[in-house]
Amino acid sequence: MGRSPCCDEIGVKKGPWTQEEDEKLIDYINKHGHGNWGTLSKRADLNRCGKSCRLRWTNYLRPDIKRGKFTDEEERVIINLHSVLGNKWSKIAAHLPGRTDNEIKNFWNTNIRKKLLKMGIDPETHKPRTDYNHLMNLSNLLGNYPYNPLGNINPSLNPFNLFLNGTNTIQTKDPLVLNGGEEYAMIPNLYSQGQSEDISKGGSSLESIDYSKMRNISCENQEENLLPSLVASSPRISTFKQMESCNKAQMSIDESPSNTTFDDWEKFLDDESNGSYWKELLE
DNA sequence: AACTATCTCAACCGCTTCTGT
DNA sequence: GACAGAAGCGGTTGAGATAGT
Repeated sequence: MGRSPCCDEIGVKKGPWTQEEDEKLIDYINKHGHGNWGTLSKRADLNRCGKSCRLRWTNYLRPDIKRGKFTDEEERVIINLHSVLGNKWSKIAAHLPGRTDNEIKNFWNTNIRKKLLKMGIDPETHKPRTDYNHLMNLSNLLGNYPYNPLGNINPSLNPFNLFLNGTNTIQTKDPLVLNGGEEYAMIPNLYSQGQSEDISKGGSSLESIDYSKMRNISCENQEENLLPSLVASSPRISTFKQMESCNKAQMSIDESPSNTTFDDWEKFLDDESNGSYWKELLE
């Protein structure tokens, strides 16, 4: 099957919608419903292809669309759902009332994806990136001398050490959330609008994140609701403040190299039964 | 103030899937 | 089952906004 022929029609208007066109479309749908999008454009006196009308309605004009910034909660849900569903934006959107697949996709590509990359997490697999080029880049971003990534830098700040030396601590400028006693998502809540700083800007003291303090998903919780311990149960702002009040002290490095959250997380993602459980639940 | 770089997001493109005949 | 058209979806683009120099 190819494209819908309507989009190839000569003389059909493209580009941004005018207020007048919006009003025509809203008015028509309110009176008659959308029905067939191809015929709608003609009946509503819109010189647009049906696809364009459908997109304009579903992504912008629909009355139930929620506009404005994504909340922290929505951000967490998107990350968690993406870890299970991948780039199935429409399926992710189905779990976020009022948000469109296009909006979520844009938010992911312009915001979340960058944050994950900055954290050394592959946004496609949600696993730590370990490829050499990435670590070189990360190392350079931290202000390291490009030709000696393991040398001219405080060893505790070197991303190579994170993955190669078996430490549980990730060094970053992002003020992440880590505090015993609170429940954390399977994916660490590394992100907070307006709170993170660009890692490349450098600084006198880097925050240290101890992934071993984070909590993994538990089987009991899975049965309780749709998105059980995937989502943090308490606001992260307070945690951030707590961290600040602790004078940004470095958390201790767990000496056990075999018990990182990344390990557990990877294990979780690799686990066939877990994957199929979530896919079945969400799809 | 002027210019450039970067970011955001609405809209488009083209492919796949669904549905009716 | 085969086919055609419509709908849905995900990737990409580009104009406008904003930030930085």
